[in-house]
Parts: sequence; structure tokens; C-alpha cells
Amino acid sequence: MPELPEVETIVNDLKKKVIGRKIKSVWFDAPKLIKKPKPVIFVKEMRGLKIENIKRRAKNILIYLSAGKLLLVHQKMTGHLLYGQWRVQNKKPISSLRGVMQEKVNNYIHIIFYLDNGWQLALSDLRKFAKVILGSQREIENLAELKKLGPEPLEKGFNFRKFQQALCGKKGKIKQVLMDQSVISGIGNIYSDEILWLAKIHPFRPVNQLKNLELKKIFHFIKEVLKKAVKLRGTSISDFRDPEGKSGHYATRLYVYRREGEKCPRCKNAIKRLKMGGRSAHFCPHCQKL
DNA sequence: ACTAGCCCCTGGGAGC
DNA sequence: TGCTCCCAGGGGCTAG
Repeated sequence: MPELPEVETIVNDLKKKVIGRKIKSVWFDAPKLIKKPKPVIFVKEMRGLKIENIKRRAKNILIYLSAGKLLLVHQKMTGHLLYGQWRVQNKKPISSLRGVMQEKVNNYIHIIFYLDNGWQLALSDLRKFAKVILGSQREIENLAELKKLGPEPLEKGFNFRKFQQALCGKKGKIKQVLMDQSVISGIGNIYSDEILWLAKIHPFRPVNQLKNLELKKIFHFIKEVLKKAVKLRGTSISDFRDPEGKSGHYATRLYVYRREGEKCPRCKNAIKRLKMGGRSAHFCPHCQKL
């Protein structure tokens, strides 16, 4: 599901709701989502910890806890961190009281953190790709998957020079490179399509053949698209939801993503979809020449 | 040391 | 209506 803007939205919302809260207990029904430590230990270790801070790194959510602990949550394709109140009945959470009501994301809750104010932080995930890892702050921050991440595109220090450096020596198609988390953090399939359409660059162009001017355009639209999407609280194509179960508003702004066959908003030619490494690239063959 | 491809899952939508 | 096939915003692992 989520790329940078969606994760950013979730983190900002959760900060307001759960910082300072204590975790009273943990419920789960999908042990495989808990990568470390073993689920039984995980539950025991989480109990009594206080949520001190929440940060985003790439598409990861980092929940800083008391006792120097850190919880990493990656939502992958269909994961959602939700804030609400549910009852567990027949070993499945059901919607109740306040929070997310009658949303389909409710049906897939697999982990619930019970907070000391009566509310809950829950992880729902239809496809069960999501993962949580608990460890010491040091341990988590040193995980290879975090250490290898490229720069954050919305950070002030991320200027054109840093962008060039990140791409330096890279091979392959520009779309794939933009989505490579070790090059730049947080861009996925939706926003890479949108960025490249705005920059008028064909997604299959080899990155090492792009001219300086073209790179500048891409750089410019990375910032512009991501900022706008954060402002609009992300894109809800199928099931992205914020912690209260509400949709984001960027979907209406999408120019090419999932618009195969529709008219290009610029030139009115038909938008095309091509497979690239198991994923779809959407683009306008007229505006974005190979 | 690379990269393409498979895989982890479940459901929605299109086409027949 | 129901079956089959393809699709899905991520990313780790493996085989070549």
C-alpha cells in the first residue's frame, strides 16, 4: 500500500494520538508477521512499555519505546496501522465503539496493542506481508534494511547534487532506480509513474543516459509530487487508510497511474501500461519518448 | 557482484 | 452465476 506520503500521514497522525501512552498488553493471530523476537517473547517484552516517539524512515514506521526499545513496522502492500477500539470475538477483532467502523480494513486486524487509555493501536493486513520487529534501539537502527536506505527526498539537505550522487554509477531503467530504496527512500510504483510523467521522461530510459536537464526535471518533480501528496494525506487507490480509517485525497490528482487507455491529460494520446520487473509502468508514449 | 524472477498472501475485477 | 486468469502501492531471497 503505502509509499512515503502515506507512511508520513500515518506517522504524523499517530504521533498526536499515542505518544505518551503505555502498552498494557498485546493480542495477535498471525505470528508470522512478528519477525523478532518470537511472538510469545514479543508480547511479554512489549507489555508495560511507553510510546515515546514515532518516526518515519523510508516506508518504515519506527516506534520508539521506553527502556531503549524500538519497534519497526513495515506495512508492505496492504498493511495499515490503525487507532481505534475493537473487541475480539471468536478470536477475531470486530468493529465496535469508536475508531474505524465497518471498514474492510477492520477484517484483517492481526495485531492489537492495548493502550492505557482504553484505545488500541492495531495492525491490519489483508495479504499478511507486513512485518514488525522489536529490539533495542541500537539493534533496530543497525538492521541492514535500514542502514542500506538511500537519502530522504523531502529532507532539506536533499538537493540536486545529492540526487546526482545517489544516481551516480547506477545502471538500469530510471523507474526502477527511482523505486530502489537504497538509492532514494520512499518512492514506489505510483509516485514514480507520476514523477516521470510530469518530467516527460520514459520510464524505461537508462538512468546513465539521462541528460542533466532531464535529471533536474525529475529531481524537481520528486519533491513537488511527494510534497503535494503528503499535503493531501496520500493516495487511496484501493485501500490506503489513515489511522482513523479515512482515505487520502491524492488519487484524484493522479495523471497516469492506473489510467491505461485513458487520454493523457497533456496531449490526449492513450496512456500505456508496460510490465517492468513484475510491476506496471504507466506512461504516455507521446509525451515520454524512449 | 549483479539482476530478473519468484515468493510471501488474499481478494477484486474482467472476461468467458 | 461461477469459474479462471490477471492484477495489486513492497521487498527479500535465490538462481543464473
